[in-house]
Amino acid sequence: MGYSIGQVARKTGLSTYTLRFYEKEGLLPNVRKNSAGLRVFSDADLQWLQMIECLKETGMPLKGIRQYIEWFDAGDSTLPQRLEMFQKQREKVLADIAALQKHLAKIDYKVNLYAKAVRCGSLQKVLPQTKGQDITQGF
Amino acid sequence: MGYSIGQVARKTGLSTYTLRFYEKEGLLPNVRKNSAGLRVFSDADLQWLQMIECLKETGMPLKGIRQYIEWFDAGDSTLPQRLEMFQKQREKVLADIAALQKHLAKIDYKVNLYAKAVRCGSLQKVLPQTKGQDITQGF
DNA sequence: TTTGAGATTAAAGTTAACTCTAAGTCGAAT
DNA sequence: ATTCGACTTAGAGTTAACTTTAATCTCAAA
Repeated sequence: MGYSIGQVARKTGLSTYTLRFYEKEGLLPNVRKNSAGLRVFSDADLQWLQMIECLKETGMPLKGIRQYIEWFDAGDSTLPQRLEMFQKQREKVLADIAALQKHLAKIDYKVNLYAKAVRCGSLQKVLPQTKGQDITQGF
Repeated sequence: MGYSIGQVARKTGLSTYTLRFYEKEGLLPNVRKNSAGLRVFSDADLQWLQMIECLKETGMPLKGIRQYIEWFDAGDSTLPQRLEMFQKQREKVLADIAALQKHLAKIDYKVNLYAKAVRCGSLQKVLPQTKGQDITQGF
């Protein structure tokens, strides 16, 4: 129950640079140091890192994550703010998933188009044709 | 069939700065200019912008998008590269959606936890307790 | 015909999130 | 005793993707 910065880097996939940077930015406020001044990460620090990863990968900027940590440190008086933050993040993730699914449909279409085009050696030949003006995306 | 940069900005939500920047970066190679040197965007340019948006919002860097456009300009000899690009992007989007869904579960948990905590005015009181050591994330 | 919104360019500035460098410290192993 | 790898700090450098500035030009409307 006590990890060096290098061990945490290996565990999390973050670089030691990044871990120090996060601490400097207020994302890991309570990392202990031993008598020699070396950081000693606790299991609680690792759990914070997991939460940080979750928020970061769902698009929250480091500033927002830092705000959450400040609210946490401020105690129960900031429970409503934290609830609202997670509710908003939830809405954002739902919207992002929906957007990705829309984009996926477009990409799927292109995969099929190009698969056909590769088979017959020409993109033009596999583009759907319209009678009047050509509304087709030629790419 | 011919739009000013301001009209395109309003249509797409991109700024005129961004549109000029994209052109400079090779993302819009064939934008016409009128006799006075003003850009005149075509419907084809707008369609390219839609494709750019799709690739950008699924996490492709501008360099990658530019590569696609260069392959397009090079003609049918690059069909396999373009197919591979879309296949990889498809895999990436699928992975990103899966990751977001995992993160969403964690965020949903927090929303519920904080909803309870707000109701009873304390986070500690609503944290699930374990018998031996406490493995609970206290935040 | 003048005025004002909107266009042009090249180049500099901004922001987020790292990423690295330099100069030094510490503890274990040769 | 010294060498090695991992650590420390402050601060500088990097990258992507814009964003703004400055000085000038175009064009439609009053």
